[in-house]
Amino acid sequence: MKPLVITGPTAAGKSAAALEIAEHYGAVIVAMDAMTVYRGMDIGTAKPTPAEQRRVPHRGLDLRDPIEPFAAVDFVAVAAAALAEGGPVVLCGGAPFYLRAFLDGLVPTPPADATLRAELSAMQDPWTRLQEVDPALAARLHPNDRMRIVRGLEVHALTGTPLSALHAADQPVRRACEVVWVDHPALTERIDARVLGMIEAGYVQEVAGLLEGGVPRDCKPMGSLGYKHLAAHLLDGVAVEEAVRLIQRDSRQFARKQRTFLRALGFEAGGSVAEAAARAFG
RNA sequence: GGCCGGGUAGCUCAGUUGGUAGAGCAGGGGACUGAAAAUCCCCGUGUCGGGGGUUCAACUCCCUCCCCGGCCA
Repeated sequence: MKPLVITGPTAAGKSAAALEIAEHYGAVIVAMDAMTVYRGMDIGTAKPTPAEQRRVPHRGLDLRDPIEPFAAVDFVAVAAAALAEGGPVVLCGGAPFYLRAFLDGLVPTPPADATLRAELSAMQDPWTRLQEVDPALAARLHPNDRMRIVRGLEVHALTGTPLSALHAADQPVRRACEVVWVDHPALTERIDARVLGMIEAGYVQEVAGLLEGGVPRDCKPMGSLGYKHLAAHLLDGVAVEEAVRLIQRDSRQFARKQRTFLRALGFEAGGSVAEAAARAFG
């Protein structure tokens, strides 16, 4: 028995497919998503509803408060724990980076060090510094890609070894599993409609509640697509219509990036979820 | 009907003292090894409203027609 992965761009219909197949096989669904792990962020993350969670047991939901860190490794751990339960597992979500981490593993490196990061991020030209400590990594990173540059610097500072050397020593073996890329020809329309549906369902109120409850505007999930636009509406006077327009636009761009990443991982859209499930669960 | 503005990339517009055009946004492609709904890179040929004219050369000047605004009748 192999895990079944249902992935694809946002709003393609992954969750519905996962629910149906998981129910049929008595499987557990692991949310392969960077945002549904946050408590209180339900509508905007299209988190499975309580009713859906009653239908099929889920893993990886509501694990953190918005200010707490959660990274790809943590997702891999959640997935591993679900697999260890022994039953059929469906990984469902549109986070290709998480999928890659699950499939190929991550090179063991020290976790993020907030203080160090803040320090490194403040440098005027971190790329030049990276050239000194890890020229190989600097060579493949654009000088403007500060996040990765800072990560490289951080790993070097913490371990004394260049990140690129750790990567070079890594020989990933892809984990055996069935992957289905669910997509939809009219994705744009689906995205637009879904955003409108979220607004009707109380998206604005959800964000207002989080903000009033003390969730800082600059924490990671609050800076994500949708939440940041609604925060701008609530706090900066941006019109709702404009915020909605931006959420729809950014969702389209996000979907495009998801597809690009999935392609880079070697997958292609299409394929039958039912057949993949049959292969995975025998 | 008259006068004044406009009609240039999917959208908003810039522009060439005449040498066949370029920005933003949208859109597309790519990268991605503990922030990933994040971060970063790359991609702009279009009857310059139609038709005439002047010119070696017109998107640019002239005439005319059409369309969209505004003002006046």
